[in-house]
Amino acid sequence: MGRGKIEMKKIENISSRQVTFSKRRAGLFKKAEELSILCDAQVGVIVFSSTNRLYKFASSTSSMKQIVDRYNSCPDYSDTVENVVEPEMNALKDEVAKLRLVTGRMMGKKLDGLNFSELQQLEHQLTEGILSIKNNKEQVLLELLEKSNLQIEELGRNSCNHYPEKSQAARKNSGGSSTVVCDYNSDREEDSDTSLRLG
Amino acid sequence: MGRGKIEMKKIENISSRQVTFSKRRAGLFKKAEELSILCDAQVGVIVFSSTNRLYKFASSTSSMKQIVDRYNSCPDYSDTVENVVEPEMNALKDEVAKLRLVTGRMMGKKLDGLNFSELQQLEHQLTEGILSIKNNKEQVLLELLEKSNLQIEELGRNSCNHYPEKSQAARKNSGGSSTVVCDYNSDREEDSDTSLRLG
DNA sequence: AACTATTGATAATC
DNA sequence: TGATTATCAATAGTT
Repeated sequence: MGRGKIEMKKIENISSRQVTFSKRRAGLFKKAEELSILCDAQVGVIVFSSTNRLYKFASSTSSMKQIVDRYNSCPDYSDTVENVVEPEMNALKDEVAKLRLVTGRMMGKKLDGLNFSELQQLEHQLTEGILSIKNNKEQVLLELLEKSNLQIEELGRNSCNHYPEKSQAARKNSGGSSTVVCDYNSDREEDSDTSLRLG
Repeated sequence: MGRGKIEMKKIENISSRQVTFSKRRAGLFKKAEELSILCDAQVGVIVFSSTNRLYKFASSTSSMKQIVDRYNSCPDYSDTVENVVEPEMNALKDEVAKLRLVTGRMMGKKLDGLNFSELQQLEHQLTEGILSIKNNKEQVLLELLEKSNLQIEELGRNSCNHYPEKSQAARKNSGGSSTVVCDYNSDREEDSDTSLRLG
């Protein structure tokens, strides 16, 4: 309301901020008084300016001290832990919903409403993901192969050993190693799925 | 601002008062938030409805507790004794001015601006006052006369008395009695003047 | 709760 | 500052 509408953000020009502060403070106090009169309410307004000056309004029948005392004597559930935490909760819920949508899409669901470009982008993203996963698998396999080869080399040296218990244990480890590779592969597939799910 | 303007007094219809309370409370809180954002101010609003329910607003960066604490830690000169007494002072000053005008008029001054009817009324009032005063004077005189006559009667009986000291004392009182009448008269004139001055 | 005809608040200007 | 005025925003009454 004025010659033009203004953005709802801090007014950077100091003098015009001060002018607006004076006007709007007066307006706020007037509205507070009207509310108290029309609706028989007890109203208190406390304002600290950006220059740390105090301005206050208390509806005519009471002093600010009385209002603050009454406020303090009131159980104010809105400052309670649950309520302080609520915005955080809501933010988390929003994020969960968003992530569910993203993961759903990455699993080929909830694709309605996406245009060609968006689908192309999603496909590209997944393709890149798969490529990266394959590279990782390759890298891991190479490392496992190297370890296996080292073990084999060691076993080869140990075949001259005269302690069978130890060689048996080494053999068992070696055998386990190939199992690990299989397990690893299946694990990675699951991880791949997981990474697809969580994006 | 609405379909028509409304009187600035308590809305008697309960349901429309509640509706207005909700609307205006929301409006007040919005204004408070805008002030805090635009002017970088810390704003707190406390509202107790006529049904004793608490509603409050605190600008986003602070809780009401913080604002109230800051308010309490501020020297608030406007709740000081002088300021609480000020309205009373002003009311008294106003009354003094009004009474000075009235008494001045009753003493025949400050009559400018009074129309014929008002002057007539003033004159009538004063005439009635004088009449009442004269009646009172008459009544008092009658009572004094009666007392004097009783004293004279007593003195007549005491003229046979053989104790000169007592008779002397009685004579002195009797002589004083006539003086009292004179004193009384002058006192009453002063009272009459006073009653004219104070209306 | 919505909807508007109005009034009221105020941003820009002087 | 303070006053003015063109606009926008709040809201009183209505549905």
